[in-house]
Amino acid sequence: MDFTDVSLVALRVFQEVAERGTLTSAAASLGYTQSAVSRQIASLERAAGGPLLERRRDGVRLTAAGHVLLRRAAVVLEQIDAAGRELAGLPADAGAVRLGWFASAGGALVPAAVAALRRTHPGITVTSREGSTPVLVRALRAGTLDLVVVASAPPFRPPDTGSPPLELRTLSERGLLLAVPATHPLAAEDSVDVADLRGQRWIAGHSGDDKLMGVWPGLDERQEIAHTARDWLAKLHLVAAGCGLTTLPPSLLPVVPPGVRVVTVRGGPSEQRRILLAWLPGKLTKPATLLANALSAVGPA
Amino acid sequence: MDFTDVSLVALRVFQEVAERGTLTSAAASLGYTQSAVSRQIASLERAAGGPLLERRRDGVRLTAAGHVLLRRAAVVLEQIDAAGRELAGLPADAGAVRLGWFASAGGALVPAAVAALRRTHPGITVTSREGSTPVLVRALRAGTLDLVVVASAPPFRPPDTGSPPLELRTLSERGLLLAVPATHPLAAEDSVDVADLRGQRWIAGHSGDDKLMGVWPGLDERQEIAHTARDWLAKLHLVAAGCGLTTLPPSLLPVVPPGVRVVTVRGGPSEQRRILLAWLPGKLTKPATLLANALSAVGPA
DNA sequence: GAAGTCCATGACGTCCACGCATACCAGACA
DNA sequence: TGTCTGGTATGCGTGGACGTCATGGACTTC
Repeated sequence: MDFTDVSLVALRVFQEVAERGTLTSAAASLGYTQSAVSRQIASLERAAGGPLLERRRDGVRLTAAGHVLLRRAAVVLEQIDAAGRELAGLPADAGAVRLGWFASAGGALVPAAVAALRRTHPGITVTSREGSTPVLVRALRAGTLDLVVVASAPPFRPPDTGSPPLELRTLSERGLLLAVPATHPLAAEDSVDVADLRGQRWIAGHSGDDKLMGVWPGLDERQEIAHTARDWLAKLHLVAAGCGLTTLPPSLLPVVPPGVRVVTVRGGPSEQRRILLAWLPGKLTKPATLLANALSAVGPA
Repeated sequence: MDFTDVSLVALRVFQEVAERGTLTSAAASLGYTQSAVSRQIASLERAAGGPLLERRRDGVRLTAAGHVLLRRAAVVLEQIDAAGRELAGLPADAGAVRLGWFASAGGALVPAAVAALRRTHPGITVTSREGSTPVLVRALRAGTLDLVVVASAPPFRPPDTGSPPLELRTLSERGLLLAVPATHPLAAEDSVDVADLRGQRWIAGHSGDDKLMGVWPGLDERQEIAHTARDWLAKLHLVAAGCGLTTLPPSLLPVVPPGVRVVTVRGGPSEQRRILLAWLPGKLTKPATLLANALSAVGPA
């Protein structure tokens, strides 16, 4: 089979696989069987004349050829969707941005920026989804998102090593904070010493690999994790209820509920956190630029 | 069926139909049955939610929706082809131009320009085909050609009324000429009077509608057509053999064979002929620009 | 009116892509 | 070492999509 008549569903499947990282989850997300996805990819690879995915233990990764195809496929599918909208009579929707953000940006940064943008440019419609950095970056490369907000910790490596390299803009860089119950002894001062953190009870997240997310970094491994919660609202109210401590990205400062005291930690290595804006070079539409500026404006606040 | 999973072959069929102007000839060109093409289009129209083609006596014409789709489809198919080349290891071929030209530009103008371009920019590969103005213009709009050379006669209407309007550049504007056998009485002078052309024997072309192509325009209908020939080489040698007269576009002056004398005609309405370069706005690649300049350089010669 | 153009459509056959079930492979863990 | 749990690949049967063939309808041309 020639490459000239691959099926569009195959391309869409491929895009989803590239974004998800496994055939199985792509299948689930598309409402297909894993077997169907496997076959689609196989047929695509036959058409392409070589492997597009590198099979690994925990899923798949794109080969060089895969990256090549993904870039083209994103354009193709975008054109098809645009054609569909246009033919349906909708006005080509040139004023849409698709934003991705990591969890703690959803508390204040993203809502504030979107609200500000709606005030200054009511014509722009922003859609967004939450996700982890790798998920968001893959979505960016797959052409499913236009702009993402991700976090970065020392040593501040770029969010991926793909090609072409992502365009980055630092929204803010501030020190990591500590959330303690207002009733806790450590809440007495504006600042606590890192030595005082040993032996505390912690509220951790469990977002993927980083099992110690929420525990102050650099402490030894034997910390007591009293609770785990993915949701910031839950975590903060667990803190307020005196159930333990947790780390707090500065971006959530404006939305800390009563009963929680936020302090800085002195001593120990630098625990700066950057919030980065990332996008694909050359793919920044006008609405996306405006949204990026709105995010920059509220970022340092 | 949703529009999101139309088949690429359907798009390719649609593109070919748009370019050919009839389902039947598109089918022939693609190696399909006319019925298959008819079904493909029907299914595309079902997916699009409305007619894409306006059925007329002599074929089909694009509706507004059809134009919308054609523009998108051209991008899609180009991306797919580019992906195919890239995956096959070919170097993305950024240095290619596809040129279209009307018959009499093939005698000297196109060969000279292509040769000049090859001298100055050996990296650019030009491919080209000959065709009538409507064929070339449709191919331009279908995304099959990047640049076309067409002729235009008074009152110099644009080559089509489509949207967006084509970008045009006039390569040259000169008066129509008359080719006469060197042995003919009219060959005595550099210039003959239009009144002397009555009652001559003519060598006409039969390219499509214009049955009188080759006969000096404005004469009454009752001219004797001694021979018809599509090919310029044949026409010119028929003239050299004394078989009759024919009109000659100035662009062929450099390649007139011995035995043929070229003269101007005085009296009668203006018979200027323009040679135009046309392309789709925004679609002029760098190699295409260079070819356009090369054509401009030899155009007035 | 006969012949030619065009496009549409009913009746079929073939093939492809799906789901299901299963096989396979590697790591985690008791 | 066996078993469980992620992953991906594949044999098999079925339904639908997409071809061809043949025919029909609308219209122009001779």
